[in-house]
Amino acid sequence: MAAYNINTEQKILLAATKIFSTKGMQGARMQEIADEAGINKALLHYYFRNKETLFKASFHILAEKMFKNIGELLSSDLELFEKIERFVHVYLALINENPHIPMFILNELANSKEELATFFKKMPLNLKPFMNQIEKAVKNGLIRPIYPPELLINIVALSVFPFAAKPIINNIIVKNTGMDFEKFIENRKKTIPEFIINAIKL
Amino acid sequence: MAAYNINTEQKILLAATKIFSTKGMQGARMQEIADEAGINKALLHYYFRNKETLFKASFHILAEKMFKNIGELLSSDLELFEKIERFVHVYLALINENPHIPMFILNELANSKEELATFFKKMPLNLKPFMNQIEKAVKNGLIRPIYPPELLINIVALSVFPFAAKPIINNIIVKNTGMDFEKFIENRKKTIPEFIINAIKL
DNA sequence: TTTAATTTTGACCAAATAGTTAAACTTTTT
DNA sequence: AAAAAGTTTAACTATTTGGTCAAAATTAAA
Repeated sequence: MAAYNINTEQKILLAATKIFSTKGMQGARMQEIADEAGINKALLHYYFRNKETLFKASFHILAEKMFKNIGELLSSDLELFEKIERFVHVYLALINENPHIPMFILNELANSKEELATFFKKMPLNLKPFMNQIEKAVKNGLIRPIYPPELLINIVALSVFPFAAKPIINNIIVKNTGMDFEKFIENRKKTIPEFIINAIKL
Repeated sequence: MAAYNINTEQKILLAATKIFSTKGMQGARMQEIADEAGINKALLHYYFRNKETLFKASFHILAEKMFKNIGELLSSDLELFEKIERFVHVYLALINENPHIPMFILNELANSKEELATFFKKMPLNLKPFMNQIEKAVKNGLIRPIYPPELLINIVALSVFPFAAKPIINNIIVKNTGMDFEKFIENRKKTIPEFIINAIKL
């Protein structure tokens, strides 16, 4: 018996993540995924029973790409301000490589209550250490009082939102200056941490 | 001849905006919109030639809802810090009433280059006065140096992102405290302006 | 009241698209 | 080399779904 052809499966998943992340579950076409993978459509159903199965596999791959390592960095024993700098830098670089993934995840998560449950159970993203670090920094008088989850959400919001709103932002920054989006994001690796640290430091 | 039945058209648009804003162009079904409006599917095509026409009408209604009045507030002669406070307050209340619209707009905008052009031409959203106000505040030593579009983007990011990421945020804040989303947003009407003003004030 | 125009509907059509099948091809096992 | 197992394909099917049509119902005009 032949070894299960892992190469074809990888080709399919690569194609599927690409198509799903740009067009979403509803917008994606099985035929387009097959074409992208350079195979027959029937082969898609040979490896993945149906569209939903393929979608879920793709979703998990993409979600993992976005949340993997993040937990480790946030749980590290770096000093708070440096951790924020590092986090923004790493996160912006990561999203820059995969600019469609955040919107895709937010989007699909908004339409599937069950998916969410399994998703978070499988994702080993422990935020407690970071929350504790923030709480401690408040108590030690290092930063202003802030609800720890809110600080994390602000950090992520400032990092992710520009990619979600890229068409609008492009319009605004091109209209107001000659800067392009790439340059804008590159700048933000510095300006976001500055903005945040100024906002919280005493 | 009978007067053009404006009531039915309104029923259709109300149903269409509801379905489109929650499911997107691809996910929405003409039949579902017809059901929501309590009419026959053929009547949809009697009032709106096809799905695209109905979608564009819905998109414009929703986009207008989000961008109307915003320009006026940003162009008013309010003092900068108070303007930020007001803007966040008004914007959070607005999105809270229509929590699906921002994601919907960002989403559809990301998939239609042409739509964007017509959209911004029709939308009378002049940001120049607000940009000038920020630039002036920097020159007068009221706030730290900041690229004006970036400040606006930060304000919007902090306001909009939590709604886009509601499923994740709900999970985080419920896990870390007993707070619910409504309460979280209510708090943010205060904490976002504080955060921003602390970030920029000298 | 009769006629004409407009609005609404049920039934139908055509295109798109997810999914199936049987056969051909390839690789592994004996 | 032959048989068996696994992989890939072309052609086909079933279903979903946007869109049409002719007739019925309703409203306005004569």
